[in-house]
Amino acid sequence: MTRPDLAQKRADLKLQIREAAIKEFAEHGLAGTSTQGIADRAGITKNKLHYHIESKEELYQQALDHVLTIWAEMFSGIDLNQGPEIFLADYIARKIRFSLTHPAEVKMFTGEVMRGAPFLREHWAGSRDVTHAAAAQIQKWVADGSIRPVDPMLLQFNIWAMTEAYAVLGPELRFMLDLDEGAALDEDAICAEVTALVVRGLRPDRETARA
Amino acid sequence: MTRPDLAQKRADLKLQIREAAIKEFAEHGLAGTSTQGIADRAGITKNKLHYHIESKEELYQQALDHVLTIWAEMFSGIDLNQGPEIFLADYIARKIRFSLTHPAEVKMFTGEVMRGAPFLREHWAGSRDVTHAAAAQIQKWVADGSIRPVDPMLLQFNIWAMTEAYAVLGPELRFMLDLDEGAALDEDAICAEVTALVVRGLRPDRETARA
DNA sequence: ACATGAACAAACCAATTGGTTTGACTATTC
DNA sequence: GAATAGTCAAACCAATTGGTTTGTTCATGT
Repeated sequence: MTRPDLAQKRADLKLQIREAAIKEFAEHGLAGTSTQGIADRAGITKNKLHYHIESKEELYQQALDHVLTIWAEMFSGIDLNQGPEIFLADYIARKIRFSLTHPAEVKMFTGEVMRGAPFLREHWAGSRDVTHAAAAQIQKWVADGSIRPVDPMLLQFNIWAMTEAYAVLGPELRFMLDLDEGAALDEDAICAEVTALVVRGLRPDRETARA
Repeated sequence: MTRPDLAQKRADLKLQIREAAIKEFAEHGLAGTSTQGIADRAGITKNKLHYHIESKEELYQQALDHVLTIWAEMFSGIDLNQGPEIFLADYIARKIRFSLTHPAEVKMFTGEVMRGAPFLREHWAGSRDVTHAAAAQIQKWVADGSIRPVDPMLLQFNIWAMTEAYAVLGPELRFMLDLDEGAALDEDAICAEVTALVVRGLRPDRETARA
């Protein structure tokens, strides 16, 4: 009989709690979520939950941090120094994959933003830098004629909107497509559509020859 | 001294309550919103609120109905029998205008969808028909070569995603643009960007001449 | 003048909230 | 084998929840 390894067991429980918390927070927000609900979802008692966490707010903060962390990991190793087409296709594919594999995480994030991001603002300083760096790169592409002139911030925002919507508005899309609630969406088809829309939407007016 | 007209006063109060409710529900969802919070936001006591509504759920349902109604009104008189470019520009402009002028309404809707749309599903039967009708029209445009081949459902979904995001993710965009919380976004610029992305993203590969 | 019904405030209700205390049990350490 | 630290269930806590009851005020129709 394998020894469950105490530290491992505790880590497992923590993960279990966090997963349950993310799902509850995604559905009901911070205010609407009860610790009882999280405990139920995690399959433990409320007392046990409160023994392992400090407070509901703390758990919310931690869960949010975790979401941002794994979200960021999804983009490690992406290469900005490519042509816009390859980069955008890669970026969009990763964003969509994340939305489809981690819908609760994206929903929790979106809920936070919708409420004015009271717990998120501190984390956003870094994101803003990244976003502005990306904007600069986009400007370069505009300057060298590889894409048409665009507002680089709004372009990024539009891409976020489309890719994240496959998590946030998933129920609506599934309904329109006559799929049932848990049904998987066609990742390849979605990636193809979004990528095509963006890449073609950015083509310069006249295909000026690139060296 | 003008007579406030009793019926008018009551209608005013009802509107006041509904507006407060929409904002609260948008921020905290159904579960997370307290009737006390709605009352506070409306500037009345909780007792007074409960005198004028039947229950929190009922108020939620009514508010949701109202959102769908005024949203639908926003699209009255739109003409599908035009070329794709004109129609899409018009459609996108209306959607974005609604998101910018009614952010709380869009947020409330999005929150509902995010939770799996438990209160919305009945209303969606009609929307699905509209969506499929629009899909048919898009297919026609594809067939006559005025736009490239696309998945008509995913195209619509992507447009919803982008336009509604200007309400839902408004706080994020404002932060990235260094605007403060209440600041107005540039509607014309946004319309131009989104429309350009979509219209150009749908151009056929070779500009086959249209009669 | 008087009855009627709408509008509302004060007080109250059971249930649920996030969270704590107590005390038992269990595995590890010395 | 005793002390210790970790784990957790039962009971409990004050505060808040959605909602009701009670009684009062006030405009209106007769």
